[in-house]
Amino acid sequence: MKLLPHSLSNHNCGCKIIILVYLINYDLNFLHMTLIDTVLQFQKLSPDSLSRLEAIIFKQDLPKGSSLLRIGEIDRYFHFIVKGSGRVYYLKDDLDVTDYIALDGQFLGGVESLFTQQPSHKGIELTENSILESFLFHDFEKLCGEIHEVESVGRKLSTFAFLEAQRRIESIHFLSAAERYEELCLKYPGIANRIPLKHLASYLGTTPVSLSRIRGGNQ
Amino acid sequence: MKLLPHSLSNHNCGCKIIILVYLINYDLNFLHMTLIDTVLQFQKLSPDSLSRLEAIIFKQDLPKGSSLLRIGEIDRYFHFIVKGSGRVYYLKDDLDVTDYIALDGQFLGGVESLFTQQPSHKGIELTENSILESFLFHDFEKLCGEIHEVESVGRKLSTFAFLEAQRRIESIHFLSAAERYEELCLKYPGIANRIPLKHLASYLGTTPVSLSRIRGGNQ
DNA sequence: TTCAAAAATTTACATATGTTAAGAAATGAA
DNA sequence: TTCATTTCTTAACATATGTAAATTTTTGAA
Repeated sequence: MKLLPHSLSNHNCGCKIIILVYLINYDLNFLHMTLIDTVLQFQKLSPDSLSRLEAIIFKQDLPKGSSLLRIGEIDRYFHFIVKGSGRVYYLKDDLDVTDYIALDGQFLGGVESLFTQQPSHKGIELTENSILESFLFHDFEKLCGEIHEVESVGRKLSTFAFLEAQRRIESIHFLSAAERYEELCLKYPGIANRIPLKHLASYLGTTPVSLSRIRGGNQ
Repeated sequence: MKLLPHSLSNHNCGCKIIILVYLINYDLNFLHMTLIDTVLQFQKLSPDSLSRLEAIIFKQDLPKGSSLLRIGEIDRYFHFIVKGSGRVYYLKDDLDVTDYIALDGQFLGGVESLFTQQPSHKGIELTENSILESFLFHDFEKLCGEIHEVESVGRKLSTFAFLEAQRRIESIHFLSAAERYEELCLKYPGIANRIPLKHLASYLGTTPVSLSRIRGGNQ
C-alpha cells in the first residue's frame, strides 16, 4: 500500500525547504475562505441578509491550545476556522478521545450541546494558532426566525453536515484503519504534519501504535 | 455480560403466546406515530401549513421485500415508516452491506441521492410488510421555499438527523460490537426478532458469526 | 405437513489490532 | 544550546474478530 509522506524530517537541504514553506503559507493567507464565502456556496443571499449575518460574526485570533468549550459547560458559540485547526474531544475512562477534527474552512462546535443546550460531555481546543469567525448560536437562530433565506441556508448547512456524518459512518464502518488514514490524507493534504498522530489515531478509531505501524508501511 | 432475549423459539405453550402477540399488535395499530405527529414534536405549525404538508403526503401499504430505491436510480421520494421496517444497503465487493435500518416512527430515504440528486449507490428495501407515508422530496423543498415555518421544521429535522448520525459515529467508534448490539436492543426493543441477524451484524459493523457469538454469551 | 432453501450457529483456524513496555525522536522552555 | 517532557516508533505478546466449512435451525412454498 502506498501512503502519502507525513514528515519532512528526512530532508538534508533544510534552508531552501523552509523558505519554500514560508512562501506557501504567505500566499494561503489570501486564499483562505471566510464563513460568508462558505455560506454563499450554498445559497445566494440578499445584501440585507448578508449584512445582518455579518453583524453577528466576530473574528478571533487565538493561540494553539486555547479552549473553546470545557467539558460540563453549555456551548453557546459556533466557530468557523478561517485558518488553523481544532478538535472536539472527550474522556472515556480517563482517556482523551478525539471525536472530531476541523481544519481551515470548516465549522467547529460542540454540536450536541449547542443544539440541545445541555451541558457538554465534550471539550473543544485549538490544535494550532488559529483565526476564527465565531457567532452566538442563539443570534443565528434568531436570524433564522426573522429571515427566511437565512433559515434556508441553515437547513442546507445542517443537511450538508448530516451527509458528511453519513460519509464518516461509512468510512469508519467499512474501511480498514489503513484505508481510513489514506482517505484522510487525500481529503486533507498536510493534515499528518499538522495534527499529532495520537489525535489522528483516536479520530480514526485506532491506536497510536497501530497508526504508527500503518505509517511505517508494515501490515 | 447480560443480553436481551432475541427469540421466542424456546416457548412450549405456543398457542397462548401467539394470541398475546396478536393483541399487542392490534393495540399498536392505534398507537403508531404518523409523519405529521413526528413533525409536530419539533415545531407547532399553522393549520394552513399543516394542510399544505398533508397534501403532499400519500400513504402506501407495501409487502415485505418491496424495493423503494434501486441501486443506480436517483431517489425522489422520502418515506416515513408508520408501521414496519426497511433497510438501506449497498454492495461492497458483491457483498450485501446494511448501511441503515429504520423501524416504525422513523424516516427512510436514500439521503445522499435524495439531497444531491445523483444516482444512488445504495438501495432501499422493506424488511417487513409496512405502512408508509411518502412524499416527493421536491414537493417538500418547494413547500420549504414557500412557507417559512416549514423550512424551519426542515432545518430542525436535518439538525436532528445530524445529531443522530453523530451519536452513531460515537457508537461505532468507541463501543465494542457486543456493546453496540446491547445498545441497539435497548433502543429498539424487539428489533432482534424483526430484522435478520445478518442485516443487524452488517449494520453494527460486524459479521453474522461474531454477532452469533455475542448473542450466545460467549466472549 | 413436507421438504428444499435460507439463515443461524458452532468449530477451528488465521490475522489484524490492541496492550504493554522500552527506546528513539521531536518539541518547547529555560 | 541544553535538557526535561512529550510524542512517536518498534517489538513482543495477548486477544478480539474475521474466514471457511460443517451442522443445526428456521422459513416459506408446494
